[in-house]
Amino acid sequence: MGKIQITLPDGAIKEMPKGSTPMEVATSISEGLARNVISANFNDRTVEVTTPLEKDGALTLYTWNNDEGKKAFWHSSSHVLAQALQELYPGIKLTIGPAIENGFYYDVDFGENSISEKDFPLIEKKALEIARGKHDFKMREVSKEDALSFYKNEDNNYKVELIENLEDGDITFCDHSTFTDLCRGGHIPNTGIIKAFKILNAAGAYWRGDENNPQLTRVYGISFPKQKELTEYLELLEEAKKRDHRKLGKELELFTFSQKVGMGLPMWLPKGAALRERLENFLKKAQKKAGYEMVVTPHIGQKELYVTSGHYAKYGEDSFQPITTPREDEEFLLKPMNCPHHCEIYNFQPHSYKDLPIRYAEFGTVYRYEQSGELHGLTRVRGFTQDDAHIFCTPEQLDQEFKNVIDLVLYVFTSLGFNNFNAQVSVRDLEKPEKYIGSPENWEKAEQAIIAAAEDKGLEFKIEPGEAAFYGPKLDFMVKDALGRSWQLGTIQVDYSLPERFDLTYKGSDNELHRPIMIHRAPFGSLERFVAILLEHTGGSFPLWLIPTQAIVLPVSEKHEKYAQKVLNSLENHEIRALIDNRNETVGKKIREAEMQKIPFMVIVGERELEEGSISIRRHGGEDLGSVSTEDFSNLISTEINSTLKSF
RNA sequence: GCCGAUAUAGCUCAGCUGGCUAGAGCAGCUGAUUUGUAAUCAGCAGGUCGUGGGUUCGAGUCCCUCUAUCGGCUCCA
Repeated sequence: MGKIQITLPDGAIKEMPKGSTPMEVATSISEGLARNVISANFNDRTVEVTTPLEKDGALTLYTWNNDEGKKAFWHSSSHVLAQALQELYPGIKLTIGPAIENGFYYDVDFGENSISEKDFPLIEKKALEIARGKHDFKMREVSKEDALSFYKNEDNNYKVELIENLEDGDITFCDHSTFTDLCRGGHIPNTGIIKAFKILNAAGAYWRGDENNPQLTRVYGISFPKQKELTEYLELLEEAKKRDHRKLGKELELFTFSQKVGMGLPMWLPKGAALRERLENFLKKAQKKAGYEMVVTPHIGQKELYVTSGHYAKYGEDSFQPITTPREDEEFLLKPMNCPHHCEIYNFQPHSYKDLPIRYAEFGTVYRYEQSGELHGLTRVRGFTQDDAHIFCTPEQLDQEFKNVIDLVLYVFTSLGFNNFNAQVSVRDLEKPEKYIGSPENWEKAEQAIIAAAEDKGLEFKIEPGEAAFYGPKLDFMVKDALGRSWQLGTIQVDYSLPERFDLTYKGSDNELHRPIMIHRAPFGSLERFVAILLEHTGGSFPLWLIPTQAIVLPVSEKHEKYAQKVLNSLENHEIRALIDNRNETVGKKIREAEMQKIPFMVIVGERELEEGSISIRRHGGEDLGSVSTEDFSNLISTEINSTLKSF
């Protein structure tokens, strides 16, 4: 029996008999580890803990506390789910069942049947029953021929399709209990580790993500090694729902929708409109320093404008349809973006290279006919305002301009406390060139320019093929909402196409005409989506500089109302956004309501304050700041604002 | 657009298997109370049960249509 050298993550080398399993390696380290190890990685390949190791290599052992361990746990759970479904609904066709960030799903063709929430408890019961059987997961190699005949025998065209795209010799099945599934591997040792099992929801999903394919039922589930962890997870979900921007937007009276006005068309209430204005002013100030100039353009444009830009050919039929006029041959479109208008502003006069870069900014409201099922609160709407700007520059200026924009976006994000964003370079899908306009050479140049600038700035980013805009690649700043869904906020895009389509030029030092490059950028992305995500991140406790009401004056009784009014005036003179609550209610109640409205400071005035000419401050959350003068309070507020809101 | 679910007062929700004038809390209004750090008390008012149709002696409840919303999928200029 030979020996093999196993290198562990800490660099330690273990000598094991050839054919030892990861589980045996774990046992040799400690029994505790052996009890907890549920998956392993050997030489960069996920292996079963029961896979014999035949050669030297690097081994990483995973437990429930690693992401990889969870992945194996949930992937294995999806096998159990599949078995439960197959036993409960004979004749269904299984397709794929991967682990996801939180849990797993299985896509199933239920044929004529469908399942709904009412069926979940039964499925859960069945799955747990299977889990308790402590069935081992066993991988085995299968020839392509056998694999195909297995699924043809089951009349499962989906698995057959999957197998047909696999190489013979690279096909494995996984068995547990009486259940067999086509599977690449990465399982926990046995089903018994799964102690808690919950079906979260069922939804339609197209086979292979293509809407021309049949629609399957995607059953989402989650599982845990302890019941307590499931309970905690469900509580976490409940907590997250409390931070839903749609709920908070209503409670804090920021925005609303109306069936009469139309779906996906938000309306900003006074408090929301004021908050929006503060966001706009904040960005305007930074943009002014960065050399932008504001422009204003109309909400509609002639159809011809969008034919030129390429929008009409690309999205005409799926958009809001043209607006007609008494003149027969006249058609206007609601603007889906601001760039065509800004291009025409650029064309207002001839430009010299000495004029560039030119930076036109506009809070431009655009309208896009999003599919009805896609609308989502303020994060996905049909009418929204982009904090848009277009930079027209020379090829030599592109790199610096792009980096300046990255700085601006990062400034916006840090000012508002978004520290955990993901940067992504969204490039074209090389297999679907028909989705994009512009020459491949220009695309290549633009993609390289973005990657180079992002690298130079030391940004950590992922490259996402297929996520580009139709006219150019983008650097996107993604932020997650309360439920962990990722949304694009800030975006920076390099565009060689529109300058050509609009025949934008500048006279170079060589006295020849040249083509400028365009950078599209929006640090917020859109005010609607930005406010939505900000709401979910802060739970409505916005930064002091942004929040609608900074302080509320609470007179203890009617006797103190006059003084309270004086205090209010004084606060307003110090430019503090304050309200007064002089209802005939107890202080306790007023405090409770101010707390629920998330007002940062409660200014309590009663007999004591009246005599001293002072005010008492309670902070949101309960902290008592004691008795101070209005001036001290005002200073406290400005100090706090200045500490979070640096200038650009 | 597709799959599944939901829709009762301004808000949050009851209303079981169809059966008298559809209930509660909060908010609102009126009155009493004059309050010291998360809900003072009492009274009043408020609903064509999302829309349109159907089944039935009888529909908030069952069936269908449409609309909107929610969770996904697809899409996302």
